[in-house]
Amino acid sequence: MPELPEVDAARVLLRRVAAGRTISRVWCARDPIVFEALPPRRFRQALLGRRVRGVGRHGKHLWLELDERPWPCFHFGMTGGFHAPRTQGVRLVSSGHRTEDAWPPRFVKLRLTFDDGGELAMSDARRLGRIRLRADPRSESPISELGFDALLGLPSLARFSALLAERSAPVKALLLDQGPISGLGNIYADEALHIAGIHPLRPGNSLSPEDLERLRTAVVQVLSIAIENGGTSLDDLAYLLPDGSEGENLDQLLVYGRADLPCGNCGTPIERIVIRARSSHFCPQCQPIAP
DNA sequence: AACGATCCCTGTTGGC
DNA sequence: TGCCAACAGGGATCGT
Repeated sequence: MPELPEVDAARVLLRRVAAGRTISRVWCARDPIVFEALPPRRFRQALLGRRVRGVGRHGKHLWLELDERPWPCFHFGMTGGFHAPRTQGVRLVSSGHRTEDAWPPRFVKLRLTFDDGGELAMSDARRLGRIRLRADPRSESPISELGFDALLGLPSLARFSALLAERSAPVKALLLDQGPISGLGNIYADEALHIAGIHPLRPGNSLSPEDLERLRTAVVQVLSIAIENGGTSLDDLAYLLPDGSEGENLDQLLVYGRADLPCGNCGTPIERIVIRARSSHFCPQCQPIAP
C-alpha cells in the first residue's frame, strides 16, 4: 500500500526527473474515474509547455508545482505509483510489476515527457488513485481537509494528544483517518501501535499521556525508518529505490502480515482482527487491551 | 459531529 | 488446468 514513505519515494523520483524541466509532451488515459471526469484536453493544456518548479507532498498526496496554475495533483489509492524508464538510471514501480521492465508500464494513466528527454508515467491497476488539477493544492479539497503530516508536520505532544484523546473510536481507526494526522496507512498504523504497545481496539479517549507519547514517537520512528529503507515491498506492491533496488522495509515489519507467527518480542502468536473493514495485526501480549 | 457500515475498483490468489 | 469467489485497502458516502 502506498503510504507516506512510498509517496515520499515518488516525490524524490519526480524531483529528480522533472524539477527544473519543461513538459514537452502529455499523454492521458481515457479514465474518467482516475481523472474525476476531467477532460483530457483540459489536463493536457494545463501541463503542456509548463516548467516544473518543484514537487509538493502532504500525507499521501503529491503534486507538481508549475510555473503557472493550476497544478497536477496525484493520489495513489491502493495501487498507483510513478515509473521512470530504467534507461535514466532511476525507477520507481508500484502495482505489482516490479519484475517487468515494460515501457510504458501496464495500467498507465499518464505519461509526461520533458525537454531533456526524461519521462515519467503514472500507473494504477485498480483505479482507486486520482489525478486532479488544483490552483492551490494545499488550500483546496481534498488536501485542505487533511490533518498534520505524519512525518514533517507532526504537532506538539499536547496537540497530538488532544487530537486522539477526544475521540472514542478505536485508536487504529483514528490513525487511518487522515483528518487528524495524515500519511499513515494500514501497514504503518499497525507497526506504530505495536512499537507503542497499544492495542488497536483501544478507544482514543482511553489512552494515557504515556500511551500518547509513546505512540507519537512510534509514528515518527516507523515512518523515518521506512523512508530510509526506501519504502515497503509487498507481494503485489514494490517500491524501488532510485538505484532500482527494491524497498527493503518489508523485512522490518513486526506485525503486519504476520498473523499466527511469533511476536519478535515475546513469541506470542500475532493476532489478526478486522477494524473498519481493515485487517489489524497485533501482539496480544505486548499490546494488551486493558492497561 | 462522530462513528460504523457499505461501496467502489480489479489484479491476484487459493480452493476445488 | 481452468474456473471463480474471496481478498486486498484508501477513501467517499450514507445512515444512525
